[in-house]
Amino acid sequence: MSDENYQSLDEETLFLVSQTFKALADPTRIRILHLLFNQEMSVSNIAQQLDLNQSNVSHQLRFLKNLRLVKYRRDGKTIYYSQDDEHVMKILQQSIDHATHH
Amino acid sequence: MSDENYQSLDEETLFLVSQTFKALADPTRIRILHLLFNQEMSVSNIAQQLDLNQSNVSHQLRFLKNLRLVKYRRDGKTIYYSQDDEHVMKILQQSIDHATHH
DNA sequence: ATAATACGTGAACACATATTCATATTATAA
DNA sequence: TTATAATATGAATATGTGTTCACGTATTAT
Repeated sequence: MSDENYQSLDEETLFLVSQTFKALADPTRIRILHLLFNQEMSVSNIAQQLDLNQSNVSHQLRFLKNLRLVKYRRDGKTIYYSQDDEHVMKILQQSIDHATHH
Repeated sequence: MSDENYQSLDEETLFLVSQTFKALADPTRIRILHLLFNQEMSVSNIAQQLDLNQSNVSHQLRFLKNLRLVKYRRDGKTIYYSQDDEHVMKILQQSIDHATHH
C-alpha cells in the first residue's frame, strides 16, 4: 500500500478495538477469562478460586458482559458466567502461550 | 482439562500479557502502530499524519519501545521508528479487521 | 561558536480505572 | 413473612494514565 491511499482508522473501529484490548489489559480480568476458558463458573466460585472479593468480581464481569466477551445464565440464586467471544478468547490464549514460551 | 489440574497463571506471565494488551488499549498507540504496519516513519511525520504534538508521540513511542513493540534507527537528526513484534502486529491487524467487518 | 532542527524528558494536570465498603436486589427456604 | 444466600450496584478512594508545557539533548549547517 502506498502513502497516498493509506487507509486511516475510523473513530468507531478505533474505539471498539481499544475497548476490547482494554478488557484484556487488566490482570484480574485476564485471570477471570482464563478461568472461563473451557468451563462456566459462578460468581462466588470465581471469587474463591482467584481470592478476590465478590463485589470486585461482579464489577469486572459487568465490564466483560457489556463488551459481550462473557454471557451468563441463572440457576436459582446462582449465576453462571461463560465465555461469549471466540475470537477474543483465541487471542488471549495465543498471547498467554506466547508469553509463557519466552 | 479437569478442575483439579487447572493451571493458574504465574505472576510474570500475567504481567507480561497485561502490559502487552495495555499497549494496544489506547487509541493513540493503535493509530501509531497502524501507521507503522508496513513502513518506517519519523517522529515528526507520525505527529503530522495523526495531528498529534511531537511530545505526545515521543512519549507513546517510548512506551512502545520499552515493550519492544517498535524499534528505531537514527539518520542525522531524524529518528525513524518501525515495528518490532510480528506477533503483536498480527493480533492488532486481526482485531482491526474483526471490528471493521461488524 | 552559534543557530536551527529533530527528538526526548520531567513535571503537572485532568481524567480514567480498580478495588473496597456498605447496601440493594433477587431468589430460595423455613 | 422472615431469614438466608448469591449477586449487583453506587459511592468513595487510591492509584494509574494520557496529554500538554517547558525545557533539555543531540545533530547538522552556517
